[in-house]
Amino acid sequence: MPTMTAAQRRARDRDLYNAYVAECPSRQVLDAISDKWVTLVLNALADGPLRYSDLARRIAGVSQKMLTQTLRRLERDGLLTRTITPSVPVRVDYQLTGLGETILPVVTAIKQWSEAHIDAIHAARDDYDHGRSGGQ
Amino acid sequence: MPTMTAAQRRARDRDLYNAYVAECPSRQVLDAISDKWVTLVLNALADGPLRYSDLARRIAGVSQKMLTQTLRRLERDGLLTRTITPSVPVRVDYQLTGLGETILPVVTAIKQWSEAHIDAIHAARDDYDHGRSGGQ
DNA sequence: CAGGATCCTAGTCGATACTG
DNA sequence: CAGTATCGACTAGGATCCTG
Repeated sequence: MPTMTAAQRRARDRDLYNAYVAECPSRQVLDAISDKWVTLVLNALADGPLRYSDLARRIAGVSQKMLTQTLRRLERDGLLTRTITPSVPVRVDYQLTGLGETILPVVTAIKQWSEAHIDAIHAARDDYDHGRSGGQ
Repeated sequence: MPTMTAAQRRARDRDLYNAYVAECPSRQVLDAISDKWVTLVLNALADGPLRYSDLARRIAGVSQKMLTQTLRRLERDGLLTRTITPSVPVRVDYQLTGLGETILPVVTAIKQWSEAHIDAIHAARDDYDHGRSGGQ
């Protein structure tokens, strides 16, 4: 017996919807690569394998928490490998897998679209911001 | 004399870096389309223009706050247009612009890569999760 | 050198209530 | 119908300290 009306209905709809969305491969991948640091790490490793500290230096502003977290996620997704060399000071190398390399074109596609249309976006924003009428 | 050493140095480095990153077109676009609702709105409007309430119904689980926020952002970026018809109950139509339509292939590219490799990712995750040796 | 554990802040998102 | 405004829950992310 439903005390619920619109509110709970929407809540349930949302749950169902989220479940559906969570299944969607595009969403999952989008979640994966949309991360701020993921693309940066991917690009950094595009040139070849790097050590942890090299990555940290290369990406500069990243906290080690985020770097480690990002690397772990990418490793988990099979996009890169983590190789530990138990030398005196431990050495860890990260490198893209074959799968990891196949995603580079996608990132490139995004980059190309971006570079092609970013000015249009900026223009649109500019136009939108100090908007219409007679403002200056 | 500066009390700061490594800490503040890194903070400044990060600021500089963030400023640089903020300039990057790819980053900006990635930020724009990586949003949970953006792709959904984009896809919903791919079929043609829709009214606000239609969008709300179509996307189902979205709160009107998020929907409005997403629509405003996309309008600001020039990806869609907002047309107000001052009828008795106000009517507002949203529709993709030419620019908005050009980004659909990019989303499609992501979707295709996703569908092609999502099983590999799942396998990698599965492999990574109950991980190593012979454990299960 | 590489990273785990903690604490804490700032931005995100949803629910609710109200407006034109 | 199509929003705006506000509040509170949640969480991502950064700083710091500590370990193997």
